[in-house]
Amino acid sequence: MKFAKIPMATIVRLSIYMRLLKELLDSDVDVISSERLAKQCGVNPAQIRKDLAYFGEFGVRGVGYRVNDLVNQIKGILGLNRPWNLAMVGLGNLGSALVRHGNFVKHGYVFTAAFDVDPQKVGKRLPNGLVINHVSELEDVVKEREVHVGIIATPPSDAQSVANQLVLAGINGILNFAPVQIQVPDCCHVENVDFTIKLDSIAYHLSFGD
Amino acid sequence: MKFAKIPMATIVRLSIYMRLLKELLDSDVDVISSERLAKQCGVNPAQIRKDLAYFGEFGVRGVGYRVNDLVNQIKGILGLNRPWNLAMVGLGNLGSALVRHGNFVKHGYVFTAAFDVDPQKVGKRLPNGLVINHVSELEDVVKEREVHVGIIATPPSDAQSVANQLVLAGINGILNFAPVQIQVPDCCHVENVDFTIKLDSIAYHLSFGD
DNA sequence: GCCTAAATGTGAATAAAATCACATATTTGG
DNA sequence: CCAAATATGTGATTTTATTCACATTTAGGC
Repeated sequence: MKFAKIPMATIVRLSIYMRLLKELLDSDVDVISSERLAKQCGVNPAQIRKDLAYFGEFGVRGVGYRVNDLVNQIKGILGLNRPWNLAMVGLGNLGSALVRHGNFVKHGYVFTAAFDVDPQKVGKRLPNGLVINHVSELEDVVKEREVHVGIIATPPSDAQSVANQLVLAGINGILNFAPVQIQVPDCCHVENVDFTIKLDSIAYHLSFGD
Repeated sequence: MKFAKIPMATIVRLSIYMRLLKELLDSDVDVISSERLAKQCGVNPAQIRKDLAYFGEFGVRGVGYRVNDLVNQIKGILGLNRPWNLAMVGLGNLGSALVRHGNFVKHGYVFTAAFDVDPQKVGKRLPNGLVINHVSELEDVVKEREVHVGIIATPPSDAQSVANQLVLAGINGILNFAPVQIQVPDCCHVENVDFTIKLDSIAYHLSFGD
Protein backbone atom coordinates (compact mmCIF):
# COMPACT_ATOMS: atom_id res chain seq x y z
CA MET A 1 0.00 0.00 0.00
CA LYS A 2 2.81 2.35 0.95
CA PHE A 3 4.91 3.40 -2.06
CA ALA A 4 7.01 6.17 -0.61
CA LYS A 5 7.64 7.93 2.64
CA ILE A 6 4.22 9.33 3.41
CA PRO A 7 4.05 12.53 5.47
CA MET A 8 2.21 12.05 8.72
CA ALA A 9 0.29 15.23 7.94
CA THR A 10 -1.10 13.49 4.88
CA ILE A 11 -2.45 10.65 6.98
CA VAL A 12 -4.14 13.07 9.35
CA ARG A 13 -5.66 14.99 6.46
CA LEU A 14 -6.97 11.79 4.88
CA SER A 15 -8.89 11.14 8.10
CA ILE A 16 -10.29 14.64 7.94
CA TYR A 17 -11.31 14.27 4.32
CA MET A 18 -12.95 10.96 5.12
CA ARG A 19 -15.02 12.47 7.93
CA LEU A 20 -16.25 15.21 5.66
CA LEU A 21 -16.97 12.75 2.88
CA LYS A 22 -19.03 10.64 5.28
CA GLU A 23 -21.06 13.73 6.15
CA LEU A 24 -21.55 14.41 2.45
CA LEU A 25 -22.77 10.86 1.94
CA ASP A 26 -25.44 11.47 4.57
CA SER A 27 -26.50 14.55 2.60
CA ASP A 28 -26.77 12.47 -0.57
CA VAL A 29 -23.89 14.21 -2.33
CA ASP A 30 -22.35 11.59 -4.56
CA VAL A 31 -19.67 13.45 -6.48
CA ILE A 32 -17.37 16.20 -5.26
CA SER A 33 -14.44 18.13 -6.72
CA SER A 34 -11.15 18.63 -4.93
CA GLU A 35 -11.92 22.32 -5.01
CA ARG A 36 -15.18 22.09 -3.09
CA LEU A 37 -13.82 19.52 -0.67
CA ALA A 38 -10.76 21.70 -0.11
CA LYS A 39 -12.87 24.71 0.72
CA GLN A 40 -14.77 22.77 3.34
CA CYS A 41 -11.59 21.45 4.92
CA GLY A 42 -9.75 24.73 4.70
CA VAL A 43 -6.91 23.38 2.58
CA ASN A 44 -5.58 23.85 -0.95
CA PRO A 45 -7.23 21.72 -3.68
CA ALA A 46 -3.86 20.57 -4.98
CA GLN A 47 -3.06 19.39 -1.47
CA ILE A 48 -5.94 16.96 -1.57
CA ARG A 49 -4.95 15.63 -4.97
CA LYS A 50 -1.33 15.25 -3.87
CA ASP A 51 -2.33 13.48 -0.68
CA LEU A 52 -4.37 10.99 -2.66
CA ALA A 53 -1.73 10.67 -5.38
CA TYR A 54 0.62 9.02 -2.89
CA PHE A 55 -1.69 6.02 -2.97
CA GLY A 56 -3.16 5.92 -6.46
CA GLU A 57 -5.74 7.54 -8.72
CA PHE A 58 -9.17 7.74 -7.22
CA GLY A 59 -10.89 10.51 -9.15
CA VAL A 60 -12.34 10.96 -12.61
CA ARG A 61 -10.86 13.79 -14.68
CA GLY A 62 -13.33 16.44 -15.66
CA VAL A 63 -15.75 15.08 -13.06
CA GLY A 64 -14.38 14.81 -9.53
CA TYR A 65 -14.49 12.08 -6.90
CA ARG A 66 -17.32 9.63 -6.31
CA VAL A 67 -17.90 10.23 -2.60
CA ASN A 68 -18.77 6.68 -1.68
CA ASP A 69 -15.80 5.30 -3.61
CA LEU A 70 -13.39 7.73 -2.06
CA VAL A 71 -14.54 6.94 1.47
CA ASN A 72 -13.85 3.28 0.84
CA GLN A 73 -10.51 3.97 -0.78
CA ILE A 74 -9.38 6.10 2.17
CA LYS A 75 -10.56 3.40 4.54
CA GLY A 76 -8.31 1.00 2.67
CA ILE A 77 -5.41 3.42 2.77
CA LEU A 78 -5.68 3.91 6.51
CA GLY A 79 -6.27 0.26 7.30
CA LEU A 80 -9.85 0.75 8.42
CA ASN A 81 -11.35 -2.08 6.40
CA ARG A 82 -11.19 -4.33 9.43
CA PRO A 83 -12.33 -4.14 13.02
CA TRP A 84 -10.07 -2.53 15.61
CA ASN A 85 -10.54 -3.48 19.23
CA LEU A 86 -9.92 -0.98 21.99
CA ALA A 87 -9.23 -1.27 25.70
CA MET A 88 -9.94 1.63 28.01
CA VAL A 89 -7.65 1.86 31.01
CA GLY A 90 -8.91 4.17 33.74
CA LEU A 91 -12.63 4.67 34.18
CA GLY A 92 -12.73 7.99 35.95
CA ASN A 93 -14.81 10.84 34.59
CA LEU A 94 -12.94 11.06 31.33
CA GLY A 95 -12.53 7.35 30.68
CA SER A 96 -16.19 6.65 31.36
CA ALA A 97 -17.28 9.50 29.12
CA LEU A 98 -15.08 8.27 26.30
CA VAL A 99 -16.38 4.71 26.50
CA ARG A 100 -19.91 6.02 26.19
CA HIS A 101 -18.97 8.38 23.38
CA GLY A 102 -20.66 7.26 20.17
CA ASN A 103 -17.92 8.55 17.92
CA PHE A 104 -15.69 5.54 18.32
CA VAL A 105 -18.36 3.10 17.27
CA LYS A 106 -19.39 5.38 14.43
CA HIS A 107 -15.96 4.99 12.88
CA GLY A 108 -15.66 1.28 13.42
CA TYR A 109 -13.81 1.08 16.72
CA VAL A 110 -15.09 -1.26 19.44
CA PHE A 111 -14.23 -1.43 23.12
CA THR A 112 -13.62 -5.05 24.03
CA ALA A 113 -12.03 -4.44 27.43
CA ALA A 114 -11.97 -1.92 30.27
CA PHE A 115 -9.69 -1.71 33.29
CA ASP A 116 -9.44 0.19 36.54
CA VAL A 117 -7.54 -0.16 39.81
CA ASP A 118 -10.49 0.82 42.01
CA PRO A 119 -12.00 -2.36 43.55
CA GLN A 120 -15.33 -0.53 43.72
CA LYS A 121 -15.40 -0.24 39.96
CA VAL A 122 -14.08 -3.70 39.11
CA GLY A 123 -16.94 -6.03 38.20
CA LYS A 124 -19.32 -3.21 37.35
CA ARG A 125 -20.89 -3.21 33.94
CA LEU A 126 -20.60 -0.33 31.46
CA PRO A 127 -23.62 0.84 29.42
CA ASN A 128 -22.35 -1.14 26.44
CA GLY A 129 -22.35 -4.31 28.54
CA LEU A 130 -18.61 -4.45 29.10
CA VAL A 131 -17.48 -5.55 32.57
CA ILE A 132 -14.60 -3.65 34.16
CA ASN A 133 -11.55 -5.78 34.98
CA HIS A 134 -8.83 -5.05 37.46
CA VAL A 135 -5.63 -3.69 35.94
CA SER A 136 -3.77 -6.70 37.31
CA GLU A 137 -5.65 -8.83 34.79
CA LEU A 138 -4.65 -6.58 31.93
CA GLU A 139 -2.21 -8.84 30.13
CA ASP A 140 -4.48 -11.89 30.10
CA VAL A 141 -7.63 -10.04 29.14
CA VAL A 142 -5.94 -8.00 26.42
CA LYS A 143 -4.64 -11.14 24.76
CA GLU A 144 -7.88 -13.05 25.16
CA ARG A 145 -10.05 -10.29 23.68
CA GLU A 146 -7.58 -9.43 20.94
CA VAL A 147 -7.21 -5.79 21.91
CA HIS A 148 -5.26 -3.82 19.31
CA VAL A 149 -5.14 -0.35 20.84
CA GLY A 150 -4.97 0.72 24.47
CA ILE A 151 -6.45 4.03 25.60
CA ILE A 152 -4.94 5.52 28.73
CA ALA A 153 -7.26 7.74 30.76
CA THR A 154 -5.68 7.28 34.16
CA PRO A 155 -4.17 9.93 36.42
CA PRO A 156 -0.79 11.06 35.06
CA SER A 157 1.08 9.24 37.80
CA ASP A 158 -0.21 5.85 36.62
CA ALA A 159 0.15 6.42 32.90
CA GLN A 160 3.70 5.15 32.46
CA SER A 161 3.09 1.97 34.41
CA VAL A 162 -0.07 1.27 32.43
CA ALA A 163 1.82 1.88 29.20
CA ASN A 164 4.45 -0.64 30.28
CA GLN A 165 1.81 -3.23 30.97
CA LEU A 166 0.10 -2.61 27.65
CA VAL A 167 3.38 -3.07 25.81
CA LEU A 168 4.05 -6.21 27.80
CA ALA A 169 0.67 -7.50 26.73
CA GLY A 170 1.69 -7.08 23.11
CA ILE A 171 -0.11 -3.82 22.34
CA ASN A 172 1.51 -1.72 19.61
CA GLY A 173 -0.77 1.30 19.60
CA ILE A 174 -1.65 3.63 22.47
CA LEU A 175 -3.90 6.66 22.63
CA ASN A 176 -2.79 8.60 25.67
CA PHE A 177 -5.11 11.09 27.38
CA ALA A 178 -2.91 11.47 30.46
CA PRO A 179 -1.00 14.75 30.39
CA VAL A 180 2.46 13.19 30.56
CA GLN A 181 4.95 12.06 27.96
CA ILE A 182 5.06 8.29 28.15
CA GLN A 183 8.10 6.27 27.06
CA VAL A 184 7.60 3.13 24.99
CA PRO A 185 9.77 0.92 22.76
CA ASP A 186 9.88 1.74 19.05
CA CYS A 187 7.50 -1.06 18.17
CA CYS A 188 4.71 0.81 19.90
CA HIS A 189 3.06 3.88 18.40
CA VAL A 190 1.71 6.49 20.80
CA GLU A 191 -0.65 9.35 20.02
CA ASN A 192 -1.25 11.95 22.71
CA VAL A 193 -4.45 13.91 23.25
CA ASP A 194 -3.86 16.94 25.42
CA PHE A 195 -6.58 19.53 25.08
CA THR A 196 -4.82 22.08 27.25
CA ILE A 197 -2.13 22.32 24.56
CA LYS A 198 -4.84 23.34 22.14
CA LEU A 199 -6.05 25.90 24.66
CA ASP A 200 -2.54 27.33 24.82
CA SER A 201 -2.62 27.80 21.06
CA ILE A 202 -5.91 29.62 21.38
CA ALA A 203 -4.50 31.81 24.16
CA TYR A 204 -1.56 32.68 21.94
CA HIS A 205 -3.81 33.61 19.04
CA LEU A 206 -6.08 35.72 21.20
CA SER A 207 -3.09 37.47 22.75
CA PHE A 208 -1.06 38.22 19.66
CA GLY A 209 -3.43 38.13 16.72
CA ASP A 210 -3.25 35.70 13.88
CA MET B 1 6.23 39.85 21.29
CA LYS B 2 5.93 38.50 17.76
CA PHE B 3 8.90 39.48 15.58
CA ALA B 4 8.36 37.31 12.54
CA LYS B 5 5.90 34.86 11.14
CA ILE B 6 5.96 32.15 13.79
CA PRO B 7 5.20 28.58 12.67
CA MET B 8 2.15 27.17 14.38
CA ALA B 9 4.18 24.02 15.06
CA THR B 10 6.54 26.13 17.14
CA ILE B 11 3.70 27.33 19.34
CA VAL B 12 2.51 23.79 19.91
CA ARG B 13 6.01 22.66 20.77
CA LEU B 14 6.46 25.51 23.23
CA SER B 15 3.40 24.22 25.09
CA ILE B 16 4.92 20.76 25.13
CA TYR B 17 8.26 22.04 26.41
CA MET B 18 6.47 24.00 29.10
CA ARG B 19 4.58 20.97 30.34
CA LEU B 20 7.78 18.98 30.60
CA LEU B 21 9.54 21.86 32.31
CA LYS B 22 6.76 22.07 34.86
CA GLU B 23 7.21 18.37 35.58
CA LEU B 24 10.95 18.94 35.98
CA LEU B 25 10.27 21.75 38.43
CA ASP B 26 8.27 19.33 40.56
CA SER B 27 11.28 17.00 40.52
CA ASP B 28 13.53 19.85 41.68
CA VAL B 29 15.54 20.00 38.49
CA ASP B 30 16.52 23.63 38.11
CA VAL B 31 18.73 23.67 35.05
CA ILE B 32 18.38 21.67 31.83
CA SER B 33 20.15 21.60 28.48
CA SER B 34 18.37 21.68 25.14
CA GLU B 35 19.84 18.24 24.53
CA ARG B 36 18.24 16.59 27.55
CA LEU B 37 14.97 18.42 27.09
CA ALA B 38 14.96 17.43 23.42
CA LYS B 39 15.43 13.79 24.23
CA GLN B 40 12.48 13.83 26.58
CA CYS B 41 10.25 15.54 24.03
CA GLY B 42 11.47 13.44 21.13
CA VAL B 43 12.70 16.38 19.07
CA ASN B 44 16.03 17.72 17.85
CA PRO B 45 17.96 19.96 20.30
CA ALA B 46 18.47 22.62 17.63
CA GLN B 47 14.73 22.66 17.16
CA ILE B 48 14.21 23.76 20.73
CA ARG B 49 16.81 26.49 20.47
CA LYS B 50 15.35 27.71 17.18
CA ASP B 51 11.84 27.72 18.59
CA LEU B 52 12.96 29.86 21.49
CA ALA B 53 15.15 32.06 19.28
CA TYR B 54 12.03 33.41 17.58
CA PHE B 55 11.25 35.20 20.81
CA GLY B 56 14.59 36.04 22.40
CA GLU B 57 17.49 34.54 24.31
CA PHE B 58 16.46 32.60 27.37
CA GLY B 59 19.40 30.29 28.07
CA VAL B 60 22.90 30.65 29.43
CA ARG B 61 25.70 29.45 27.15
CA GLY B 62 27.75 26.65 28.56
CA VAL B 63 25.05 26.02 31.16
CA GLY B 64 21.57 25.48 29.77
CA TYR B 65 18.19 26.86 30.73
CA ARG B 66 17.02 27.74 34.22
CA VAL B 67 13.84 25.68 34.35
CA ASN B 68 11.79 28.10 36.41
CA ASP B 69 12.84 31.04 34.25
CA LEU B 70 12.05 29.25 31.04
CA VAL B 71 8.59 28.23 32.21
CA ASN B 72 7.81 31.85 32.95
CA GLN B 73 9.26 33.05 29.67
CA ILE B 74 7.19 30.55 27.69
CA LYS B 75 4.12 31.57 29.64
CA GLY B 76 4.80 35.13 28.54
CA ILE B 77 5.30 34.05 24.92
CA LEU B 78 2.02 32.17 24.82
CA GLY B 79 0.03 34.81 26.67
CA LEU B 80 -0.50 32.69 29.76
CA ASN B 81 0.52 35.34 32.29
CA ARG B 82 -3.11 36.23 32.82
CA PRO B 83 -6.28 34.33 33.63
CA TRP B 84 -8.32 32.81 30.82
CA ASN B 85 -11.99 32.16 31.43
CA LEU B 86 -13.73 29.22 29.81
CA ALA B 87 -17.34 28.37 29.10
CA MET B 88 -18.39 24.77 28.59
CA VAL B 89 -21.31 24.31 26.23
CA GLY B 90 -22.93 20.88 26.44
CA LEU B 91 -22.80 18.96 29.69
CA GLY B 92 -23.27 15.42 28.49
CA ASN B 93 -20.81 12.73 29.44
CA LEU B 94 -17.86 14.38 27.79
CA GLY B 95 -18.60 17.97 28.78
CA SER B 96 -19.17 17.02 32.41
CA ALA B 97 -15.97 15.00 32.51
CA LEU B 98 -13.98 17.86 31.03
CA VAL B 99 -15.30 20.41 33.51
CA ARG B 100 -14.24 18.12 36.35
CA HIS B 101 -10.88 17.45 34.75
CA GLY B 102 -8.13 18.98 36.88
CA ASN B 103 -5.83 19.65 33.97
CA PHE B 104 -7.47 22.90 32.97
CA VAL B 105 -7.12 24.44 36.40
CA LYS B 106 -3.57 23.14 36.67
CA HIS B 107 -2.58 25.25 33.69
CA GLY B 108 -4.43 28.36 34.72
CA TYR B 109 -7.75 27.99 32.93
CA VAL B 110 -10.98 28.55 34.84
CA PHE B 111 -14.53 27.66 33.92
CA THR B 112 -16.73 30.67 34.63
CA ALA B 113 -19.82 29.49 32.77
CA ALA B 114 -21.55 26.30 31.66
CA PHE B 115 -24.51 25.84 29.33
CA ASP B 116 -26.89 23.11 28.24
CA VAL B 117 -30.23 22.89 26.45
CA ASP B 118 -31.65 20.21 28.73
CA PRO B 119 -34.08 21.83 31.23
CA GLN B 120 -33.27 19.01 33.65
CA LYS B 121 -29.66 20.11 33.78
CA VAL B 122 -30.21 23.86 33.85
CA GLY B 123 -29.94 25.18 37.42
CA LYS B 124 -27.92 22.21 38.63
CA ARG B 125 -24.60 22.91 40.27
CA LEU B 126 -21.32 21.44 39.05
CA PRO B 127 -18.71 20.10 41.52
CA ASN B 128 -16.78 23.34 41.20
CA GLY B 129 -19.84 25.31 42.27
CA LEU B 130 -20.77 26.54 38.83
CA VAL B 131 -24.49 26.63 38.01
CA ILE B 132 -25.55 25.44 34.56
CA ASN B 133 -27.34 28.05 32.45
CA HIS B 134 -29.66 27.49 29.53
CA VAL B 135 -28.04 28.02 26.14
CA SER B 136 -30.57 30.76 25.44
CA GLU B 137 -28.80 32.86 28.08
CA LEU B 138 -25.43 32.31 26.46
CA GLU B 139 -24.79 35.76 25.10
CA ASP B 140 -25.63 37.60 28.32
CA VAL B 141 -23.77 35.25 30.64
CA VAL B 142 -20.69 35.06 28.43
CA LYS B 143 -20.38 38.84 28.46
CA GLU B 144 -21.13 39.19 32.16
CA ARG B 145 -18.58 36.56 33.23
CA GLU B 146 -15.95 37.70 30.74
CA VAL B 147 -15.59 34.35 29.05
CA HIS B 148 -12.66 34.28 26.64
CA VAL B 149 -12.86 30.80 25.18
CA GLY B 150 -15.87 28.61 24.46
CA ILE B 151 -15.63 24.84 24.56
CA ILE B 152 -18.14 22.95 22.48
CA ALA B 153 -19.03 19.47 23.73
CA THR B 154 -22.51 19.19 22.25
CA PRO B 155 -23.80 16.63 19.79
CA PRO B 156 -22.45 17.35 16.31
CA SER B 157 -25.82 18.58 15.10
CA ASP B 158 -25.80 21.47 17.57
CA ALA B 159 -22.17 22.47 17.22
CA GLN B 160 -22.54 24.99 14.41
CA SER B 161 -25.43 26.78 16.03
CA VAL B 162 -23.54 27.00 19.32
CA ALA B 163 -20.49 28.32 17.48
CA ASN B 164 -22.64 31.01 15.91
CA GLN B 165 -23.95 32.06 19.29
CA LEU B 166 -20.46 32.13 20.81
CA VAL B 167 -19.22 34.37 17.99
CA LEU B 168 -22.27 36.59 18.43
CA ALA B 169 -21.42 36.89 22.11
CA GLY B 170 -17.98 38.21 21.15
CA ILE B 171 -15.96 35.04 21.68
CA ASN B 172 -12.82 34.78 19.54
CA GLY B 173 -11.53 31.38 20.58
CA ILE B 174 -13.28 28.03 20.41
CA LEU B 175 -12.16 24.55 21.38
CA ASN B 176 -14.39 22.16 19.51
CA PHE B 177 -14.90 18.57 20.67
CA ALA B 178 -17.82 17.92 18.34
CA PRO B 179 -16.77 15.79 15.37
CA VAL B 180 -17.80 18.30 12.71
CA GLN B 181 -16.01 21.10 10.92
CA ILE B 182 -17.54 24.33 12.19
CA GLN B 183 -17.52 27.54 10.15
CA VAL B 184 -16.66 30.83 11.86
CA PRO B 185 -15.55 34.30 10.75
CA ASP B 186 -11.82 34.99 10.52
CA CYS B 187 -11.78 36.88 13.79
CA CYS B 188 -12.46 33.63 15.63
CA HIS B 189 -9.83 30.96 16.12
CA VAL B 190 -11.03 27.36 16.31
CA GLU B 191 -9.07 24.33 17.50
CA ASN B 192 -10.58 20.91 17.00
CA VAL B 193 -10.12 17.89 19.23
CA ASP B 194 -11.11 14.70 17.47
CA PHE B 195 -9.61 11.63 19.08
CA THR B 196 -10.91 9.27 16.41
CA ILE B 197 -8.57 11.00 13.96
CA LYS B 198 -5.69 10.04 16.23
CA LEU B 199 -7.02 6.49 16.31
CA ASP B 200 -6.99 6.45 12.51
CA SER B 201 -3.32 7.38 12.60
CA ILE B 202 -2.66 4.53 14.98
CA ALA B 203 -4.60 2.14 12.75
CA TYR B 204 -2.49 3.23 9.79
CA HIS B 205 0.75 2.68 11.69
CA LEU B 206 -0.31 -0.73 12.92
CA SER B 207 -1.41 -1.73 9.44
CA PHE B 208 1.54 -0.52 7.41
CA GLY B 209 4.46 -0.25 9.81
CA ASP B 210 6.26 2.90 10.74
C1' DG C 1 44.03 34.05 35.56
C1' DC C 2 44.12 30.86 32.00
C1' DC C 3 42.53 26.67 29.75
C1' DT C 4 39.16 23.14 29.08
C1' DA C 5 34.54 21.57 28.80
C1' DA C 6 29.95 22.46 27.99
C1' DA C 7 26.01 24.37 25.81
C1' DT C 8 23.68 28.30 23.66
C1' DG C 9 22.40 31.10 19.50
C1' DT C 10 22.37 31.41 14.65
C1' DG C 11 23.72 31.69 9.55
C1' DA C 12 24.01 28.24 6.10
C1' DA C 13 22.59 23.96 4.19
C1' DT C 14 19.36 20.53 3.76
C1' DA C 15 15.05 18.42 3.70
C1' DA C 16 10.25 18.46 3.43
C1' DA C 17 5.87 20.21 2.33
C1' DA C 18 2.72 23.02 -0.16
C1' DT C 19 1.41 25.30 -4.28
C1' DC C 20 1.39 26.35 -9.08
C1' DA C 21 0.44 25.47 -13.68
C1' DC C 22 -0.51 22.74 -17.30
C1' DA C 23 -1.03 18.40 -19.96
C1' DT C 24 -4.52 14.94 -19.88
C1' DA C 25 -8.95 12.86 -19.56
C1' DT C 26 -14.09 13.12 -19.32
C1' DT C 27 -18.73 14.88 -20.06
C1' DT C 28 -22.13 17.66 -22.30
C1' DG C 29 -24.38 20.12 -25.90
C1' DG C 30 -25.02 21.44 -30.45
C1' DC D 1 -18.42 14.05 -33.99
C1' DC D 2 -16.28 18.07 -32.50
C1' DA D 3 -15.65 21.91 -29.34
C1' DA D 4 -16.08 23.87 -24.88
C1' DA D 5 -16.04 23.30 -20.08
C1' DT D 6 -14.46 21.01 -16.21
C1' DA D 7 -11.45 18.85 -13.02
C1' DT D 8 -7.88 15.32 -12.16
C1' DG D 9 -2.88 13.98 -11.81
C1' DT D 10 1.73 15.50 -11.62
C1' DG D 11 6.43 17.63 -12.74
C1' DA D 12 8.41 21.98 -11.57
C1' DT D 13 8.65 25.63 -8.41
C1' DT D 14 8.30 27.97 -4.30
C1' DT D 15 7.84 28.22 0.37
C1' DT D 16 8.46 26.56 4.87
C1' DA D 17 10.58 23.86 8.40
C1' DT D 18 14.35 21.23 10.22
C1' DT D 19 18.99 20.14 10.97
C1' DC D 20 23.86 21.02 10.82
C1' DA D 21 27.94 23.10 12.29
C1' DC D 22 30.44 26.39 14.40
C1' DA D 23 31.46 30.87 16.61
C1' DT D 24 30.44 32.60 21.09
C1' DT D 25 29.76 32.65 25.89
C1' DT D 26 29.92 30.82 30.55
C1' DA D 27 31.57 27.91 34.53
C1' DG D 28 34.96 25.43 36.92
C1' DG D 29 39.34 23.47 38.00
C1' DC D 30 44.23 23.95 38.50
